[in-house]
Amino acid sequence: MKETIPDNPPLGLLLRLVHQHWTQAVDNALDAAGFGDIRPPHANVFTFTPPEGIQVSELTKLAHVRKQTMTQAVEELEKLGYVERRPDPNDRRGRLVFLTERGRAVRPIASATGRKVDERWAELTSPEEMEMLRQALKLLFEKLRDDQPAGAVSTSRSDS
Amino acid sequence: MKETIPDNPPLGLLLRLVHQHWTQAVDNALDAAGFGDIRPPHANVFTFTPPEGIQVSELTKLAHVRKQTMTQAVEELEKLGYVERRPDPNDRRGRLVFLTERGRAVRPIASATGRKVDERWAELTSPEEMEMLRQALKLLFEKLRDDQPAGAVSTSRSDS
DNA sequence: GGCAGATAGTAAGGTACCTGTCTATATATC
DNA sequence: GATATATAGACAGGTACCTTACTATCTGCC
Repeated sequence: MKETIPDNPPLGLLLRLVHQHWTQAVDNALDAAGFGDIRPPHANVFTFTPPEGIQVSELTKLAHVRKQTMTQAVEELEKLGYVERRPDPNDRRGRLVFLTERGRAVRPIASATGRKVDERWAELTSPEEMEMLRQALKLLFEKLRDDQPAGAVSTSRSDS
Repeated sequence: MKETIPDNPPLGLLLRLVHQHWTQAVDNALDAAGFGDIRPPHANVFTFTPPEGIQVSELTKLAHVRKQTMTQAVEELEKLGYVERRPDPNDRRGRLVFLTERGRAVRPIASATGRKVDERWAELTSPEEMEMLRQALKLLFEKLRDDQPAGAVSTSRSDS
């Protein structure tokens, strides 16, 4: 028996379930591409690290996660040999993240996983449907961002 | 400067950000109602526990979380005095969760927080927009549920 | 030149999910 | 009635986010 959801489910529930599917799909895509050691949070690093290097702080802004989260992803990728960090010549507080040769080889695959999932989902529904969904979410996010007292994002999850 | 998102952001990013807003809003609503000790995952328990009691396993199906997650929520609410557990007279493996008197008093507020957030979001955009979003997510979820080899939900998160 | 406030990164700690494994009980089948 | 399988719950452990607090350095202003 399939798991059912109520006729008028709370949005939080739907957002959580669909998001879980997304991350699972990204993870599967990475595994299928032969990169079992790259986990979803790492993908952002590949996606956003330019040839000239980038600070972790910049990466956090692009990926919309906190410093701690991004720092950990970078550290793990450093251990795995995909990136390296060097002092930022222009800012002695900072360090720049670079892709290693190995990292550059992986980059196209890692940064494409998201697009792959997008495409798969568009097949399941329709490109128009997905575009509508994306636009609706984007609009809502922008309204929320302008509405709330900004900042203050908790860690809690629920749906009721 | 407002946090910006790319023109064509990965869906995973949008899903995560909007979901974060949702849970934050639920948390705020509970605090505002004077129930700072009730955290978002608890709301499901209030929403789904009927007068005749219910097993944790049933709650997990309704809320779509794993046993461990729901068990923890129930244990916390038990410590706080909102619910109690008694042996299930019809199944010696199980225990039934009941709302205490205190729990029954809170129930309407706790289970309404989700609806409150829905309404607020409908004000920010429009009721039609929110309904469209809900339907799009629901449709997508159903397609995904029927598509995938079912089960296998990982814990990873990412957006690229 | 000196100082206030912003920013890069680190450290320590918490939450809401997830997984797999195990025991006891229930249920369905032969 | 015995046996295989499914289910309820407990236990141990992991992940991806989050928070606040701290140091070092940079930047803008007097």
